[in-house]
Amino acid sequence: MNPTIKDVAKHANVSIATVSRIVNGLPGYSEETKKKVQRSIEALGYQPNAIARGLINKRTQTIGVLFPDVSGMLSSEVLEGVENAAHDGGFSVIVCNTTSSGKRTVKYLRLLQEKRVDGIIFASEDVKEEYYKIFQEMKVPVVLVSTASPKYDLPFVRVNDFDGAFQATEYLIRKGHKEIGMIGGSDEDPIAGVPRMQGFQKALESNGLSFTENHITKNEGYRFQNGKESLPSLLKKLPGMTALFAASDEMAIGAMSAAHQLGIKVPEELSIIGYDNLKIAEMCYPPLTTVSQPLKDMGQTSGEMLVSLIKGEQQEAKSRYMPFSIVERQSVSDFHDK
Amino acid sequence: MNPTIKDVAKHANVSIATVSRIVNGLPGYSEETKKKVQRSIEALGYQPNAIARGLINKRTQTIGVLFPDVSGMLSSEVLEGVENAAHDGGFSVIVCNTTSSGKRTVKYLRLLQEKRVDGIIFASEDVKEEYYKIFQEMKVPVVLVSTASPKYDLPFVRVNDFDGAFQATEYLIRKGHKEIGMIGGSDEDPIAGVPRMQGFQKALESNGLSFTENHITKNEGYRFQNGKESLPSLLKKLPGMTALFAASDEMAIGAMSAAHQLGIKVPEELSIIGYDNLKIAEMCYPPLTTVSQPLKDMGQTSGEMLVSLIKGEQQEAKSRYMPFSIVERQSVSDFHDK
DNA sequence: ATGAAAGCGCTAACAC
DNA sequence: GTGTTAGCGCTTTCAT
Repeated sequence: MNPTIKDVAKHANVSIATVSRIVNGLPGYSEETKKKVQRSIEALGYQPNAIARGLINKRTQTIGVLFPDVSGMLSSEVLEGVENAAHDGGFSVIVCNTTSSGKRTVKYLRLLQEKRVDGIIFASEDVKEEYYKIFQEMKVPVVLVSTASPKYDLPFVRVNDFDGAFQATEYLIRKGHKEIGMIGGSDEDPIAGVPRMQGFQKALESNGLSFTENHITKNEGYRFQNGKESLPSLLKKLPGMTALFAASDEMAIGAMSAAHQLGIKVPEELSIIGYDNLKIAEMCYPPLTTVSQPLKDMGQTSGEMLVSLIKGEQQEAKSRYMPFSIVERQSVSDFHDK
Repeated sequence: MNPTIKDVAKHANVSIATVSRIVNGLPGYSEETKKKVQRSIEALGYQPNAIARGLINKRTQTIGVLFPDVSGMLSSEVLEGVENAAHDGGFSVIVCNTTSSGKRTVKYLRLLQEKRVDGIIFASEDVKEEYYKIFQEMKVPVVLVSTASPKYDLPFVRVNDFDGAFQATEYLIRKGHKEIGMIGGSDEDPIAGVPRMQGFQKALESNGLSFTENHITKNEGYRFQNGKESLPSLLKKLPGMTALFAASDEMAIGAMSAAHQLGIKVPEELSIIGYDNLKIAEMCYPPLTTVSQPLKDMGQTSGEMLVSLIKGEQQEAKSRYMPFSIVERQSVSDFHDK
């Protein structure tokens, strides 16, 4: 067994109360006893038991983070930021991989409830009523990252997707492109799906370009395969297309891959702009021009927000729209030159 | 406050012991009281407190996982497997991002000790004496994944790197290449550095090919940039090179990127084989031929091993070498054709 | 400055 | 079949 506070007390010939005070830096003892106790702690290799502490303090110093896909490149970067902020604030983080399954999400939420985590970060998914009920039951702060909830009043940290998509599209327009297509998400997805498609449409219309159903190929997911499969169909619907906006970097790179196979040169014959700025964006060929979301920062910010909410430094956190920017690499060409 | 077992007992007019029995599925009560208690649990929305449980059982049902770089693509995939196995076994996982810093690692280890985790998974790094001492103090099972320890007797789950490198190199040789270079790691790295370089050297020598210092460019890291910067220097040392083996996929893709910039066609003029089989391997262009490590599986296996060690289903876990394979994509050409 | 003692919410003997 | 009780390791009054 590990030594307990009792053992230390005995070894130092003081009461456990005194040891507790010293360990926790509370006032109420002489310098001398402090020295003595510290020597005992050292000698026995005493480590306070966080479980016992948690039981009494009602604070576990741990938070839970839920991702639809922990191994996704987007999640990993966000996680890094969250973990960093949590650690700096004195918290540990329990990761939960929901695989976008409602059942699993609920299971995890219950688990986190039993484990008495002090707060929750919920990433990249829509907050269902079921989840929200549990949040309320748990009575712990929750912050959303890379998502938001129209229905429930929950603080979020994200990028304005409508604006991001709008600007990505305008960037293409400024480069002289007139026939622009989009590889988009789903109409069912209120987070990354709808707003990005709306931003795209609005940018076209605002610039006097026509927009039709044929300008977008929709997808259930945002993965490489989705992008790869979307290019041919988009090309069929929009034969004159000289540039495209993909709702995610993975999709953009999928489209790039399809283009290579079809013998279409990027960016000479087809310009592509992505969304996310994942690490792969600069690794692919040609390096991908894309809308950069500050993923790690978003994780960090949401982590800090949660920590400060837990510590009670603020009652209501104000949501944060994080700045995005367009990172110019080499997948978009200037159509004016042609 | 959340309702406690006491509240349930009162509400159901039974003792807390009875509630405890029912909640834990132990024998000793009539069907009738069970129904009654379950209704009370339902009515109050009672959730057992895992902290109180942990204090008494000396089991927290959580494990700690340490990664040098959580957001790395390798780590993320391993993490997914670990999390999955842990969850299936009834455990939660606390992630720790050590950033390869000894100080941070020790800090995390101490934290995990205070939190009384039931076991530890240590990934992709060398086990320093300092760490090992803490492992022993903690008296919890530890399993290594994607690494191993020559000095200490710790079970591991990994791929035989020497063999992987050997076969990757022989693959190139079978394709008719005779001037083969390598972008390697560091001599200081006993895990991924040395064995992969030795495997490379051995393959060359076993096949009657000469090996010199000039055949390898060494690196401190295994990242995209390292690979990108290594290609020019390797090319200078080995001008006739027609193929190269990179000690990681990131490096391979970095080399590919450099090749594109230098106007060297892959695989027509230069064949490249990587190591890892990350998700990006099939996303880049041309898709990367590489040595596939079953990353998610390795995580899963190490997680299962740890769980079974914790549950005491086995005393000493036997380490596992996981099978690897060469995934043929399009970055290697047959030199016989030329 | 220091100690005794009452819990935190639960499990596990041990009684009845 | 059910209840009583003694802790698990700690923090925190309240005395002294």
